Amino acid sequence: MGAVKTKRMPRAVREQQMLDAAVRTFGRRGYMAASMDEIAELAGVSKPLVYLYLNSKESLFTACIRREARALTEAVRTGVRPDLPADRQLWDGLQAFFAHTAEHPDGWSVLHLQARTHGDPFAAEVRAMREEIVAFVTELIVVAAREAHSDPDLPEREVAGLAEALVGAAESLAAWTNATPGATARQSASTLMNFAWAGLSNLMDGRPWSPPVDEVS
Amino acid sequence: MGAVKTKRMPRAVREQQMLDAAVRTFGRRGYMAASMDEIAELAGVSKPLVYLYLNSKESLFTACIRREARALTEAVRTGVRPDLPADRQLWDGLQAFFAHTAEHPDGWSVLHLQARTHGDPFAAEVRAMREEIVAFVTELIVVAAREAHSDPDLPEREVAGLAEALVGAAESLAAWTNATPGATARQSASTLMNFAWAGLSNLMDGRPWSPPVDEVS
Amino acid sequence: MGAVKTKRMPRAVREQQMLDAAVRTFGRRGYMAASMDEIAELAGVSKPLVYLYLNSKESLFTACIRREARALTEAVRTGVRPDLPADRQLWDGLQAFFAHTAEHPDGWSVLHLQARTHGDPFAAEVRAMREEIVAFVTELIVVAAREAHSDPDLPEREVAGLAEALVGAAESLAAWTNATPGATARQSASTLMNFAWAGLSNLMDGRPWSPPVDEVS
Amino acid sequence: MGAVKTKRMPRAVREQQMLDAAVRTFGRRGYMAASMDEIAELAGVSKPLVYLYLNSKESLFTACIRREARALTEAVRTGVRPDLPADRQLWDGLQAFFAHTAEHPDGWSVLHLQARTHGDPFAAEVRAMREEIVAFVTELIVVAAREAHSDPDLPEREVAGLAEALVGAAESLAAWTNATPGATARQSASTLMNFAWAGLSNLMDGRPWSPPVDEVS
DNA sequence: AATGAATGAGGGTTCATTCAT
DNA sequence: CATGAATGAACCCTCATTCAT
Repeated sequence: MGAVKTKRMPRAVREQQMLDAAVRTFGRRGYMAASMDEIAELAGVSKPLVYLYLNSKESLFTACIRREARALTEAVRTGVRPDLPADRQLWDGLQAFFAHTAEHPDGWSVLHLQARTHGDPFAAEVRAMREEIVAFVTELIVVAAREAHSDPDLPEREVAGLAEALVGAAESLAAWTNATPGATARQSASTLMNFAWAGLSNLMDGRPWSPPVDEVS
Repeated sequence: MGAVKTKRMPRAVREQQMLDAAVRTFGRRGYMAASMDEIAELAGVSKPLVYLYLNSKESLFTACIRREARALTEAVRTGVRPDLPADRQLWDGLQAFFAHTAEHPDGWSVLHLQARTHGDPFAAEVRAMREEIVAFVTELIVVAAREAHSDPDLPEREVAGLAEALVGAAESLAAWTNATPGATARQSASTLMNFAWAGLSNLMDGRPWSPPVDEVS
Repeated sequence: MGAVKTKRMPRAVREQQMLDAAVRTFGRRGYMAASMDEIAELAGVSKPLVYLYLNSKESLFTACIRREARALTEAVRTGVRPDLPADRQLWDGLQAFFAHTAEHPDGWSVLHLQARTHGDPFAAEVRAMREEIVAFVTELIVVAAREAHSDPDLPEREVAGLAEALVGAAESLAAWTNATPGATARQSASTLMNFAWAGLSNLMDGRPWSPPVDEVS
Repeated sequence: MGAVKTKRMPRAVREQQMLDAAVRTFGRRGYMAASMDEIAELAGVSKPLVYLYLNSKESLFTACIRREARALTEAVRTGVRPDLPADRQLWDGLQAFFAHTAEHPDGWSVLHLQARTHGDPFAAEVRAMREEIVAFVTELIVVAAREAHSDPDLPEREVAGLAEALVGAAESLAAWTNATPGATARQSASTLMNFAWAGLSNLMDGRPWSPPVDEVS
């Protein structure tokens, strides 16, 4: 188990191996329960090397958070085409989000569970990423409202709350999707679009939101 | 700071003081980072007494989880009148939920953040509570659909996903409410009802869900 | 398990109950591993009462040693009639010894194992008892030599060593007797008499020591 | 006091230092009363290093037992030449035994006192060594009987008891030798040979066992 | 570029012992 | 006569971190 012990690798590669090991360990054990010993062993290097490259446990954890946060936002950003209509953008973004979290459960655990349970150096890092996503969703809602010639009165605080709720629902569904056998990223995205876009009353009246037909990938 | 150091209290009282201190400490520091020393000091007792009454860190944490879970479900149950229509029940339940989590942020942290971050003795405890709540919400959705003479069927798995999303959104909004100055339990409940019940499309068409007028308190 | 919880007993009785519990616990767990909690519970009293009557763990252990030492020497003394010939006295004494240790394994463990493994307050106590027994055996050897019109030259130090060896063999056989199913006190006494009195060379020449026929009990 | 504080030693050396310190501490204080702190200090290292190399108190104690048991049996084995007559082998073995135990009193305490006082991981270890020795002595008695054209049979159980008694006597004399000023290994061996081989009756008749004349050292 | 050797500090747990009633 | 309530001190063990090579 752990990376094959190859000697003399360039620094960048070694660092990635260490981060891989760290994300996996932090994701499964939690920040405090993860030991530098275990991470070093899993990475196939000696502990001093980990310190040489990544300075401290705190700094290593921060590096993990940053790498995983960037990977997640990038995945979502890549999944969305800003020239399409708002609901389509949301739909694509959600699919990308669910797909990425399903493929990187340890990274998702680091971001969603572990980083938030400890004080501010870490929580702040995740908050930043989250705010970026919430801002994106907020903008989507505003644009959608404009496109729909909506009455002008979704007050700002209300929109913020809506975005927050939507993101929270997504996060929760991500965990649920990973834990429920047979639940797929696409299904979860669909459920959430129905919930968010159409709302329960529409759903119950038989007017669900329907996914666009001309998908790309 | 900490409880006033009063000597010779009956066991039941001391136990509550200890649980108070433990919930606060676990909620803020996390399970692993919290030290029994700190908890004992905050409770105003010596460490051996904590062990005498609560046996171990694990068992103490479990006791915290159980107490807080019971308090939360009780608060929600008390807020809801089962003879009222489904949307009114949901509205009342959400208000109770947001109010309780706002008043007990440490307890909420224990349940929502800390207990889930660590292995199965603890996570299972919370899962049980959460499943109870999800079941309640699921039932509400089913009843609402029936009341609305809905097209026969929201398929079962879909309903489960919706309930999951709604609960997740609520959990997320609870944190947001606590963290956002000026956000109140009532507002958050309102936002979430709009989001869940009416959906974004209705909202944007100027058809929000509107809270019932004949409130009690 | 443990003594029946009867209230208000005279001090002497309570003390014996405590010593019983202590001997059993010390004998099985060892001095350090035995906890005052366990002893008090087994005695059916509260811990402060144990301290009130017996002052401290050390003093309690000492009391155990003394009581068991006295019981053992008394048992041996009672088994021996000083007017009989030396070999008969030894034979009777050994039988009494093996019988007593077999009937009080915890007490024997306290004396033979536990008390010796810890520093001098305790070891000294046992040493005193042991020296009494060794002196008795030494005297027996001297008397026997005189009765046999022996050459006068068993030097004193030699006799001391012989007595020591005999007592050591007996102690060792006591443990062996308790641990070996089917081994009885009488057999062990017989084996040891053969060994000590006749010696291996006599045994091998078919001249064992033979037990007296006219036993009392 | 304690080893000179030399830094950076190879692991094998440090391990021996630790075992030395542990044997000394366990031998004098007993298993439970010995603290890892004391052992580490006596070894001239920090506690974590002891744990790094020897894993736990239990495992450290076991390592001590094994090392001392091996050293003792090796010493006896080395002292005996299997081509010599049985009584000579016994004589040589006893001398080696008394010499070794006198030179390693702490090791002997670990084996004879401490290890037996605590439960089965440890006691079993010593039992194994002891059984090896008892088997050796048993064989010696059987061979001696054959050499002496003994009446056909000392029954098997009887021989077992005799060997047990002889070994027990030796163990007991070992302690006595260490504790009695002026008692030497050679004298104790001689006393025990007389006792065991000739028996008291022969001794008292002036027919002691006499040590062989052509000794090596 | 990499590591074997080593430690200060702290955490969970238990125990003998004592008040105050 | 008897005890529920409480603690100071110590012990085993682990961890993040560094030095010398």
